[in-house]
Amino acid sequence: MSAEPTSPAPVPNDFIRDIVAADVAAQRHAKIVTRFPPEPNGYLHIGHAKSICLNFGIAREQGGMCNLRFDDTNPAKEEIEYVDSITADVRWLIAGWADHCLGFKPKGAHPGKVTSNGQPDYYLAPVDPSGLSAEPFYASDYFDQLYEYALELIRRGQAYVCDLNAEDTEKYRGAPDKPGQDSPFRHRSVAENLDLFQRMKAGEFPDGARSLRSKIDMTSPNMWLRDPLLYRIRHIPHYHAGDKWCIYPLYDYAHCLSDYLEGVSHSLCSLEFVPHRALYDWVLENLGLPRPLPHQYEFAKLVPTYTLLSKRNILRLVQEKVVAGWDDPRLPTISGLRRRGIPASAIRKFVTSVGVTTFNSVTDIAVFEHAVREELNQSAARRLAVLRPVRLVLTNIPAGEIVACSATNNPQEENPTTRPLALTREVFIEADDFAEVPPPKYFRLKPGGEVRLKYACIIKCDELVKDAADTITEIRCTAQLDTRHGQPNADKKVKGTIHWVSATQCIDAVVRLYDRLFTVPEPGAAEDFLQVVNPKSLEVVTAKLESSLGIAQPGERYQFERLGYFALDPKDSAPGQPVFNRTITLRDTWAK
RNA sequence: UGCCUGGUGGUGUAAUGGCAGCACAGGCGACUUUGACUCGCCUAGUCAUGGUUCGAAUCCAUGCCGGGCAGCCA
Repeated sequence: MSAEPTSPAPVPNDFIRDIVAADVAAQRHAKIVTRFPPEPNGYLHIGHAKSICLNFGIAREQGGMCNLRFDDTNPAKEEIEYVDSITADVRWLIAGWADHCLGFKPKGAHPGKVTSNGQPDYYLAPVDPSGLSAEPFYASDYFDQLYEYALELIRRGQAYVCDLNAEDTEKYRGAPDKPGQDSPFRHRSVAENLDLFQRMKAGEFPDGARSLRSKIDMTSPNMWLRDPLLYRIRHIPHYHAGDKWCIYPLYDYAHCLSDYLEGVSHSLCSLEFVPHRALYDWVLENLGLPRPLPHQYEFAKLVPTYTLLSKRNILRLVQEKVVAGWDDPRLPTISGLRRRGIPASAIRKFVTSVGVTTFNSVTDIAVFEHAVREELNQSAARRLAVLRPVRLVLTNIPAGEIVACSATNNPQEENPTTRPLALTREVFIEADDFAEVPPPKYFRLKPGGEVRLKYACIIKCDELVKDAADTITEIRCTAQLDTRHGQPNADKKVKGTIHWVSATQCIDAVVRLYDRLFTVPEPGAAEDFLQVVNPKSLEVVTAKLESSLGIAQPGERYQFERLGYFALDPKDSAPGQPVFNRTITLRDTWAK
């Protein structure tokens, strides 16, 4: 290894970063501020990770901030449980990478009244997220300001209270290829609109009886400009705002203003919001706001093969008990991936490698798997474990004798350390590593054949012991102890090297072998995705592990040599009863 | 038969009028006390047709194909 310093990770380049760079060069904003705005109505998944890495990535590259903001304007769907899981997932995903860019606000703070360019204004700046007195941003903390802005829109003649019910509103809206018609309530006076809207807020009307609408253009070819609703009446309490409100703003109205209140410069979202951009700009521009306005830019969602991403579909998998919960290691949720042992760095590497474009793409899950293996190969400590044990007796080693061996912990390290390993008369080897009738080019153990026990010595297969059912119960071999490391015949070559575990110096563990949840690349395209669930997505075995694994801790990653990467399950493991999850197999060109 | 948006190897992505490159996947080989890692080589692409230009993936036109848009969801 050369002594030159490791080159810094290449800064990704994409069309959004180009725009940000141009805005920085033109000094259009005092500071670059992005935001990650989940609705707390479900768990985060790998698709969100793309947005998180883009938003936080831009913030850290530009010395800016990325606010975590809960887009919680629909009290019917949101819960505090999701706030907690999302916050934890975001923190985990950016830990050690962009912690310093995480924008939180002072606990309980609401946008303060300030003066910008000589005009009254509202602003809420991010603070250090590490203190106890900091919390994520909530759109629901802006309900007061949003209400004030709505009154202003009414005063400006740009919004009106509409008495049409949902069904009639839809009829008046027309269709994509058919212009809509003006609501009969479109021309109410400012005074009447003000009065009605205040009474909506006061709770005088039942759910759905009236709404506040923007006054734009019912004949616009863009459906989202046909007087979209700004507020609806919902007599239900809000998990964060309490029972103060019975009118709640809609996304298009609340989002752009939330961005503005926080001083967001670049508001990044997915492609389905392209038609909404005109509305985003309309609200901001028609309010005559004094500070530089945020702008919305859209990019394509991440769609990996062999996975299902929508909250609705994941929820169904949970409810139908196809998986054990939102954090089931087979799920693409952040909490599932974490539990499976995937490092956050691998997720970041993956989403960065797929790029950011406006092309509706499908990403081969193999790209993800490659990123995971690359990270784990670098960092995971190697250990020996046998998943499907077969007893092997080394007839020339006396019972009770221990042949001391030494194993490398991680060959990828510059100065690899070692650990002691005990070779004994009886060991376990992998059932797959012995074949009584070997296929062509089989490198492993066969009758009369030789193979190396990794970190120990070469052995020769002398005889097989079978039971009445003709099943092999024991393989009897001779150990060539002079082929151990440091011994005269250490350099002797054999074609195969297999892993093993001493039968007396080992521990038992439950090992869960996970595989893809679906059998087809695009389960979402199937008539019913439950029909294409992989029946072998989980296999549970009782394995034999080298005894040093007895002190494994959650969060540590191991490579079980020749098998794959494994991590202790943080939920189901108990003292003395470890449960390991297989994060991913090693690449296996022989199996193909 | 409306509007918006997109189309580069199998997949993803770069080239911003000037040598079509990279990654993943696939194939072959070298190395190997992990059939891993690493290394080398190979396969394979600009949706189509015209036009502008010394020169087009890039600009223009037409066509073809895909995605999105009619929640008081986000």
